[in-house]
Amino acid sequence: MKVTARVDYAILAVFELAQRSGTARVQTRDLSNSQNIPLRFLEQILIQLKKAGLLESVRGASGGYRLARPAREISLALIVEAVEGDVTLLDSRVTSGCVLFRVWKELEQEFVEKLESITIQDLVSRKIQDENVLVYHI
Amino acid sequence: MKVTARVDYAILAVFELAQRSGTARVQTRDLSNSQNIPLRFLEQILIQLKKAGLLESVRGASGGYRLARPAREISLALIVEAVEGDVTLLDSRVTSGCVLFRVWKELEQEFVEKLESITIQDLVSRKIQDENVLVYHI
DNA sequence: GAGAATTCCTATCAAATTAGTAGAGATTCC
DNA sequence: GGAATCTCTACTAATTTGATAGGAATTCTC
Repeated sequence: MKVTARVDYAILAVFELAQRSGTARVQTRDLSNSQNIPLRFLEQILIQLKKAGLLESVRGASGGYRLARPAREISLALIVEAVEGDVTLLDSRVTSGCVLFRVWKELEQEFVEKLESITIQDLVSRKIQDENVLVYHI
Repeated sequence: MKVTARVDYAILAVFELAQRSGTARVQTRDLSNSQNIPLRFLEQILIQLKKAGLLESVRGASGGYRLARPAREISLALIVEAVEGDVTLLDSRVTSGCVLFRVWKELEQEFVEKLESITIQDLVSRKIQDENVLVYHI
């Protein structure tokens, strides 16, 4: 029941793009450096995010990525789905008739709803708030 | 982010023991048959549950396992901890200073609280309720 | 006390998943 | 045309998971 590296990296990449949403396009290499993500691994992840409609890209010299929609419309759930297919706790050992099956399904549902409620904009806002708290303390 | 077979099996085994809490002791082989769990794998899991203080056992001929406490005092969280060490979403890629770290920690906390709130007795009650619903419909 | 049945301990193994790498093609800009 | 970048496909290495195996320790029964 661990969060995979893919998911972490995907969220960090989108988060980084959101923070730079003013600027034009950000290149994979740049994202890789900023968030310490292995370059060739990140490439794959960005493609998945693009296919899911969360990012848009331009190829070629001075190409790169940017958000395909406002950060407030990108939930953690969408990112997880983009890179893992779907959010699920179950692995089909317990059958649907079983009491335990329904319990896992309910927990899964709550977890998904929580992931849907948190957006990349939320993360950005929290970071800004953190920095302000620091400043005030100086 | 999947529930492992170990966790599923552990819960099913404790659930089965709770359903038979009237009878004296249940043997591994019996549990294995009832819940369709590989025998030698189940052996290990039962030992873990015992070490966590959830089960008690007697060795030797006509030995076996039973609950070490009432089913209502055995939460899913305790079972997961017993067989997986601890309930955690994080895998230490994101550092504690990071915004994402705190978000995962919060989600984890909510998930753990949910697991703590569901007991084996709840599962047994739900099963009984299911069966009654069926009876009334006949 | 012998023997059978059972839990318990330690090691090993195979399959699956995850994390990461690599080569080369397609596209765009200059 | 050439450099830079995204994109596609394949592969590899490490880790985790799901088991299996042998035998020691304990307890009951006769």
